[in-house]
Amino acid sequence: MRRFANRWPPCRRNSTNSTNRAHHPSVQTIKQEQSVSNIRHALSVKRADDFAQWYQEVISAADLAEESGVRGCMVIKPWGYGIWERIQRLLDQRIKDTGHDNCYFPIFIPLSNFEREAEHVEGFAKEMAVVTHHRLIADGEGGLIPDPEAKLEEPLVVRPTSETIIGDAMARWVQSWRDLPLLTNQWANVVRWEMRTRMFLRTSEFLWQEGHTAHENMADAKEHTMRMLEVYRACAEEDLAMPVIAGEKPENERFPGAVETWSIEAMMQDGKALQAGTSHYLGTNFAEASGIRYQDREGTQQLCHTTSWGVSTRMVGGVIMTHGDDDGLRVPPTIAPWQVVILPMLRDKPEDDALIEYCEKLRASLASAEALGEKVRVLLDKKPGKAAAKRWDWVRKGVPVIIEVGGRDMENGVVSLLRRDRLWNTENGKTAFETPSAETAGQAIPALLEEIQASLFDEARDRRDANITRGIDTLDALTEFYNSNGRYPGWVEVQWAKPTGAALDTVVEKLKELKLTIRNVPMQTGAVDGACIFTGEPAVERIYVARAY
RNA sequence: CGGGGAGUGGCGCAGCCUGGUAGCGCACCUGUUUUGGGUACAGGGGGUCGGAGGUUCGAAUCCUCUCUCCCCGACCA
Repeated sequence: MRRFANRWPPCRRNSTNSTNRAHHPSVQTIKQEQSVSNIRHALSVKRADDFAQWYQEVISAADLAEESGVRGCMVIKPWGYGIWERIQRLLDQRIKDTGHDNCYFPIFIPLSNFEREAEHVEGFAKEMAVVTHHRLIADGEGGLIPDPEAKLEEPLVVRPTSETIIGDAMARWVQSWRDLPLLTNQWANVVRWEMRTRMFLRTSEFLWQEGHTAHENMADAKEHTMRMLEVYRACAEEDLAMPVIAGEKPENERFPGAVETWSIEAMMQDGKALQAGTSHYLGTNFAEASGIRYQDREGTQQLCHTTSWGVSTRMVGGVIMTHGDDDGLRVPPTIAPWQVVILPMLRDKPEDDALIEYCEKLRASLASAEALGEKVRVLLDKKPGKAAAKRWDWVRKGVPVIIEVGGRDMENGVVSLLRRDRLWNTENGKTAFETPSAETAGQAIPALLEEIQASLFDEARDRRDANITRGIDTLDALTEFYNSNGRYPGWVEVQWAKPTGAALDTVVEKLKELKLTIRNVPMQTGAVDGACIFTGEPAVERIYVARAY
C-alpha cells in the first residue's frame, strides 16, 4: 500500500503569463524540497511535522483570530473577519437568489418553547447556556452576584439553533397554502457549550447563517433541502475553492429532530474530513411541535413540511486547512478581502512621493478593473515600515498577489510581482518575483486572479481525489489500511447494506475503534455490486468513511 | 467531562528543583549605516511572572483553590 506521501503528484496548471517554474511546497513534498533547496519558510511549524500546531500558528501568523479569555470563544480579527464577510456576502446573495428573505429572531429562547421537540431537546440539552437572572447585586465583598430576587420566572436558553423559536413565528405567519413556501434565513450567532473547542472549527459561540423554510408537502420540502445543499456546494467550490462531496448523512449522524440530513464534506490536507455545511429535511416534526399548519385548497388543515440548513465560521477553518501552506494562509481571490496589495519600497526620503504617486496610479487602474465578476480589491499599503517585513506579513496573511515597487522599478516602468500560490523558485530557494511592466501587470491581474482561484481549487481537488481509496471490501482490510497509512490515510469509499437501528450502532462502534466515522452517502454513488463491508449482506450503496473534525 | 501538558513584556522561551523583589531572542522605539530584497550596529521603551489565598523576614520560585489554553479521549457543526 502506498503511503500518502508518495501519492500526490504535484499537479500544476501551466501559468499563462510566466517563465516562473516555481511551485509551492506541499505537505507531501516538503522533505524533497528541503533536500534540494534551503527555503526559509515564514512559519516555524510545518504541516508535515505537526498539523494541529501548524493550524494554530497560521491563525496567529495570518492575524485571523485570537483567544478571548472566555472559554471556547474567540476574537475574530480584521483579516479573519474580512474573509468571513466575503463568504457571508457571496452566500447571502445566493440565498436571496433562491428566493429567501432575511429575518432576525431573538438570541434567547424560552425554555418551554425549546422543550417542544423531543429529539431536538435530547440532542442539544447537554450543551446549553441558560439565563436564569436579570440583575446583579453586590455580594458585600466587592464583587457581584446574581440577585436572588431577580430570578427569571422561566429560564431562557441561549439559542444553539433556532428551529423552535422560528417554528413559533411560522405558525403565526402561515395560514393558507397561498403563504407557502415560506422561505426565510437569518445571520446570527449561536452558542453550544462544547467540551473541546478549536478556533473556527468548534467554538462555543460561532457565527452562521440558518435558513428555515416551510412547504406544503414532502416533495417540495425535500426538493428545497437539495436545492440549498447545491447552493452550499457551489459556495464551497466556486467561492472558497474548496472541493466538497455532497451526500446524505447516515441515520446516526442526523440533526436532532431531522428526517434526513445532507452534508457537504471537504478533505483537509491531513486527510481528515470536515463537515462544511448541512441541509435538513425536517418532515413535520417541528410543524407538529410548533403548530405550523395551513389550510389546503380543499379547506383542510395540513401540517407543513419544514427544512433548515446552515453554514458557519467553521468554513474559515476549512479554508485554512485546504489552502494553507508552510508560509501561512493562501486566500482564494474570490473571498480575499484584498486581492492585490501594492507595497511601495519607501525609504523615508523625498523620492517617496513620486513612488507613491506611481503606485497610486497602478492602484487606481487595478481598482477599476474587474475580476471574478467584481471590481478588483486592491490595497496600496502605505504604512511606514520596511517593505520586506511588510511583504512577509502579507505572505502569511495569504493575499493572492503582492506587488512591490521600488525606485528602480519606477525608473524602468516595471513592478515586482509575487504570486502567493507560487511563492518559491525551487531551483534557487528564493521568492519567485516576476517583473512585468506596470502596464502589463495592470492588464494581466484580472486573469491572474482567476487563474489563482482555479489553480487553488484544482490543487485541492487533485489532492482529495488522490487520497480517496476504493476497493477495500473487508473490515480487516480496512483496519489494515488505516493501521499502515500513518498520519494521513485519507478517505475510503466502501459499499454497505445500509443497516439501521441496532445493526447500525454495531457498525458505528466498529468504526469508532479505528477512529473512523461515516461521512456521507455521495449523491453520485456509482454502481454497487458485492457485499456490505460490515454485514456481508448485498450492498445497496457506497459511503465514505474517514477520520473527521 | 476524564487523562496529560502549559500559562513569565506583542510573539517564542529561560529562570522555578537548591525562595532574596526578572532575563534572552524576535518584534517595537530612536539614531547611524545600508538599500533590489525577511540589512547591520548602537542606544532605548515595555512585564511584578494567568487570578485568589496561604507558608515565610522575603515567592515567578513552596502549598491550596481557581481561570484559560494545547494534545489525546468521550461528545459535537
